[in-house]
Amino acid sequence: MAGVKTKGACRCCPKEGLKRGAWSAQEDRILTSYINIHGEGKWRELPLKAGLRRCGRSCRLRWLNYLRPDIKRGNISKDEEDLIIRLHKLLGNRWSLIAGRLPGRTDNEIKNYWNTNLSKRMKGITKKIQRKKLKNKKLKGIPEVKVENNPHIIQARATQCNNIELVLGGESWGGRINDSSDFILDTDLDEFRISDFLDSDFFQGHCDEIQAANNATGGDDGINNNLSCCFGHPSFPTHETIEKSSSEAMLENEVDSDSAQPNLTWEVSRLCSFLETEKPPNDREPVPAPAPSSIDRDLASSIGAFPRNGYCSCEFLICLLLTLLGYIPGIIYAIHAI
DNA sequence: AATATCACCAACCGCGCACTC
DNA sequence: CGAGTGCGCGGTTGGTGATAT
Repeated sequence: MAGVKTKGACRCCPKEGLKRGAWSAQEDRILTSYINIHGEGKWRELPLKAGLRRCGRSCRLRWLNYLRPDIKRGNISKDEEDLIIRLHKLLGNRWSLIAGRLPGRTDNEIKNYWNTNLSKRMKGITKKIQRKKLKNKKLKGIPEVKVENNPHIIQARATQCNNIELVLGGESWGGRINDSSDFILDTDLDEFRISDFLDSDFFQGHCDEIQAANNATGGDDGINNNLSCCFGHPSFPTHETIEKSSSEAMLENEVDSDSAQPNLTWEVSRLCSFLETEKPPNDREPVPAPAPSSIDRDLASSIGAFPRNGYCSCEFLICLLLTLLGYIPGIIYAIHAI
């Protein structure tokens, strides 16, 4: 591989005469010993100081992907593979985020593993499912709706901690998402059911918390009101409504109830784009949300839509989830990266 | 045995973000 | 506020070894 590439040097290293291609054992030794003494960083000046005829970025890449002492060598285990598949469903091609959850594995390694092994396998599975769904929809004459064409959802990719405005029934709710990914990760996205969510430990745990708080204070301290207000609000469906619409939609949309997803015009995995995200792309700035009126603010406050103890309220997350899934006619109005 | 094709993966490169001046 | 710089991310390239013809 050495000396084969002929394109121009990269932006950071304009100098001619830099070595390219595969690293020799001696170069590895020089780089490792230099970093062991001086630490990582300042990659641009590293080659000069270490005496390597390499681009700084090449040194960085070699260290991060190969020479670091905490790199895990060997084949990807079955558990790791499962995790990669689940994380990829949630995060897409965000390899560094995926690698962050696999200790000792690099983004490059996971990306290569995905491209050479998993993508083909997953493509096969996806095609099979798509063929089945398309067949069912054609049978029922249901038009395909793509999320990209859904005017009610303004998609944005934001950082892990976001403020979100959710418009339901003409009222604006705000909320902050803090690392909800663990909850999402515990959900099998292919088999997601809203009833599963309502029965989930996440949801039940929150209800238990409210109950415990209620018991501890000997009655209604306002927390209980948050939940009852949320479910009692005209914009919010009751548990029964959700179950009913879910069942009806299953009957309406799908022949086979095993793969039924009522009004699910896009995949639940998209939810993760909102929760584990990056800044919105430059070409699509987030739409500024109107400042909530004082009445809206009171409502939002009473339902716990604004941050409570640093986490979004369960009610807010449910509303967001249900809106994304199309169970309730809300609009994800804007997502503001902090 | 020779050649073609495929699979793997280290390395490269362009782009964009964050930070500093 | 804009330019310059450093760095990280993700897509792509191409060398190498394995396998098929």
